Amino acid sequence: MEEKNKRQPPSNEEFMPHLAYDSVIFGFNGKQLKILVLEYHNTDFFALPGGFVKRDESVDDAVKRGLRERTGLENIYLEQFHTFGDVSRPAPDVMRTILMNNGYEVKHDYWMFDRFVSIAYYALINYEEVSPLPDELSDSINWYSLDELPSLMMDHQQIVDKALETLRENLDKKLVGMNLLPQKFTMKNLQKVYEAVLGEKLRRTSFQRKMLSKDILVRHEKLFNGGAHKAPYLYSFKSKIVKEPEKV
Amino acid sequence: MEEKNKRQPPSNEEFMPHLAYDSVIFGFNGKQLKILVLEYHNTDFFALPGGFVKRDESVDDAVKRGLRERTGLENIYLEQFHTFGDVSRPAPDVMRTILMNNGYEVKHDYWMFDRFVSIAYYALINYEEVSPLPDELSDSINWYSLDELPSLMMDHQQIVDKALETLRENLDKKLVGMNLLPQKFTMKNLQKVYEAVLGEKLRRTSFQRKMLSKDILVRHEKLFNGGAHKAPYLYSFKSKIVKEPEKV
DNA sequence: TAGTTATTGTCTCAATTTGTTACAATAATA
DNA sequence: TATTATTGTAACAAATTGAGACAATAACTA
Repeated sequence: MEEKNKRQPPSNEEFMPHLAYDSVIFGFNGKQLKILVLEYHNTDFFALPGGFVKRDESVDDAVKRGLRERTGLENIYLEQFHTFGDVSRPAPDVMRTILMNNGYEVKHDYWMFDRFVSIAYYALINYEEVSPLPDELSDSINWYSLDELPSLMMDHQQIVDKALETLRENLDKKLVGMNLLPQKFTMKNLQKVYEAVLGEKLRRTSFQRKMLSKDILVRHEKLFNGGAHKAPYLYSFKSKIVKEPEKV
Repeated sequence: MEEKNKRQPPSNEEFMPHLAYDSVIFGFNGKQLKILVLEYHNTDFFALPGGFVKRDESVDDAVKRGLRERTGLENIYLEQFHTFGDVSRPAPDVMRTILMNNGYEVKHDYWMFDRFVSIAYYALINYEEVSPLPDELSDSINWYSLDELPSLMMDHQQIVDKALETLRENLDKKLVGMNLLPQKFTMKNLQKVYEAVLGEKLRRTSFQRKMLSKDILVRHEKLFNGGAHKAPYLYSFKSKIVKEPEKV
């Protein structure tokens, strides 16, 4: 490639050393659960959107900042699920390749080559409302189905696995559907979310009865979607009573 | 007090800056759930057992090391449950008091006065097998019932609350009883553990039926404990099939 | 306009799980 | 041998969940 201007990378005066976050951003396209994966410039490295924590910023806020920059969304449902602290995590060679291929001039002992502990969060966003933006270091940021993920760098596949595991455990108690669907949705839409998260088919009648008995849904007008059949009702979540743990 | 020799505190070359752990160590005395709380020398500061992570050590291993030093136990059930990363966490004045009252000579910019993110774990240990040892900085380390905790420093009460919340959620799926009881126990012992964790009374017959139907217990000989009544069976967990997530 | 089709909402009954009560078995003691 | 407290399990009721049936109904077709 041609010579680029050598740029100065971020100084570690702004950020906490050894501390990073990674985010598993879930979206739902109506059929499948997907996550956002980015690809670094001029490398074959696929990674989760992550970043560093500023010295005067809480970890939660750092993650929110990263999500805002990449999705444009302000109010994102966020859940911290695990912190990855193995000594085998650091991959200075990977980091060096990424920075060098982005035209940065980095010293041998640059802070990003140190060991990092990563605090991992998952986010739930409305797939339709967002057009993800690649950051400065990335070529692209795209939705991938969980069963068609590219090979992810470092321990990011492990992070995805743990995120999905936690999402499944939280499915009933955290009203996951609310954050993956548009405000109004049919019972079938909601069932598809459950099926995508759990990875299994559910029985229609039992699911409907269970959801209606929970007293969390409000029924609205019918949706005439052009199908040659009875029109389904639209529902929304009886929100605002709900616990919203990690909103901006 | 009399003058002490000024000692040199640990250097930050050994440890990762800004990174700490705290542990909520649960034990069960047959009636109540208790946790270990330590008191620093010459202060009124009560705190959870915590520590720092060495540069060549995983976070898990750092926690295990701290537990080994304080309890003498090697194989401790450990579960990471949350990372606390608020900017309001750091309390340099508290840290300074602790170190100064321990006779350490510390500079104004000593690393322990920086901001710390704390990775929190809970541990389950067999109350009877352990005689906790205070560490170098502490006067004492003692068992406290959850409803009789002293006022804890910094955000440690919040950490305890979250630990208990997570323990409750994990009660059924992680075989908590196994790690809080001696190897052999009666059904009543097990029920007491459940009641202590959940903070509510359970119905004897339903509990017994539920536990026996799970296929996780092995029945042994009867326990003749001198009571003027039918002797209960002893049980142990059908272990080794069980997922053991965080053993040393 | 009446019949066709696919889907929806709800009902019913069966199967399973859980709540509750009852009761016989049994160690130690009087 | 009777008494007492507790244990293990059975029995029945209540609640929840599984599975199938069926009427209602949009849009389309004849």
